[in-house]
Amino acid sequence: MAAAVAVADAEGLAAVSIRRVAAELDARTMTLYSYIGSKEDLLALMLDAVGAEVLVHEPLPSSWREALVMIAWREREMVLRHPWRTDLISQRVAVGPNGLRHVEQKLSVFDGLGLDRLTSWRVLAAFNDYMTGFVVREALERGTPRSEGISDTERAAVAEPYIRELVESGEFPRLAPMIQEGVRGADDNFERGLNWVLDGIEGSLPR
Amino acid sequence: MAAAVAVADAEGLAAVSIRRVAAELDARTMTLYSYIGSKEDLLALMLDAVGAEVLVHEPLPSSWREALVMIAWREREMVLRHPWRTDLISQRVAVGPNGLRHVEQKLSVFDGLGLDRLTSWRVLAAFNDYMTGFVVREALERGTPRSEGISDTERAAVAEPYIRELVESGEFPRLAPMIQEGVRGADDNFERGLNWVLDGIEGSLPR
DNA sequence: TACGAAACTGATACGCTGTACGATATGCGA
DNA sequence: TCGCATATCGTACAGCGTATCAGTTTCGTA
Repeated sequence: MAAAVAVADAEGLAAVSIRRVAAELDARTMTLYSYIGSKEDLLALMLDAVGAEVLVHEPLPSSWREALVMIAWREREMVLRHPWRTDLISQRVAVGPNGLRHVEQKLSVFDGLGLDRLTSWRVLAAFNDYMTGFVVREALERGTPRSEGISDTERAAVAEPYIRELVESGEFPRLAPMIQEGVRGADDNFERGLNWVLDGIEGSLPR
Repeated sequence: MAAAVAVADAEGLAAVSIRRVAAELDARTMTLYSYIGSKEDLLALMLDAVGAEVLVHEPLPSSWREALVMIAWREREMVLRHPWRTDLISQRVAVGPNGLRHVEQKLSVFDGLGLDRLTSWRVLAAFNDYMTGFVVREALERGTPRSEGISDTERAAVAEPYIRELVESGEFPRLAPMIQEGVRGADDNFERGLNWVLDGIEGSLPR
């Protein structure tokens, strides 16, 4: 599992094949199947391993909002360390013990707020959905590590005439300038969006 | 492209192989390569095809909020028609003309609000991120069509002892009852979360 | 109408994937 | 030391994307 995570971190999830991971361990291919039932199992193990990294061990802030912000940053940082995590988000992979602990920890944030179960669930879902969307987009924009050996400058070179055409077509007066100048400050964008979501939630809470 | 979309709709994205799509068209495998450069191209075409479905052709509501809600519903409905869309969200697939038009349409919603470009971009990003997260989760919960022939009842049967163990372990006092009883009303959950996001945004807008 | 070029179709093959199967090697309890 | 469970391994199969090249059909122009 650690070997698989290492490969994924270094070369992306696509590089994680049974043969490759076995080679990394100086074992023959089929040897892995003594320990896992299928590749799906391996992916589930990888997911649970990195899931452990987002668990908060120190006491959470008593404010539900501060606690969620803390968890949010840990989640995002974990995904930045393991960008392949986002490739598995849309896949049905078994949730392991650390995944469950993580959900439970999030739910614990609402203790004492007097929320009914449906509302707790919805708050959690909205929070998770924003997080999912953000980290997926961020991972996409940063690009997978060593993605087909195409460097950023090469990519930009390919994109350039495409962008010029876009600007000159005049069909996208609002979009074109944004693409042209780019948007900086991922950290700020993350916080801004997160705060909008939390503001919205906070406004609907009983006080 | 239409053949590929049909296969994906019916059997999931995994069923879309060059050989399979060719067979669907009564053509030999390599024939497809007269029209597309690679499978990636085919996926980009599929994406742009369904992207056309979310474009709003009638005039958008003048209220930015109502306009975004309208677009949000169209996006979600499109994904429900083509759940494989979520499998491509974390993949670097080329954006086609319809994708660009869609972004431009979203940006047009902010016309006249006097937002600077950075703020417009952030509002759009937050909206998109929530949408992405929601539809990915919803598609996951609904399951891919014909996913390995495992029916819902079978799945529930497999999950049952797992859930019982979860409840009895006592380690997940908050999560366990939620899994046990489930949470209904995807439409309501969608609107609730969307409104939280929009509330948060609205609160920060100049008035 | 004839012809050259372009577009299309097709068979075959290569290297990759996950994994089923069966044979061998290893280590441990009796 | 024996017997057996466990671990390891080689081989093989079906599927994938697609490179190559040869054969065929279609079409624009002279």
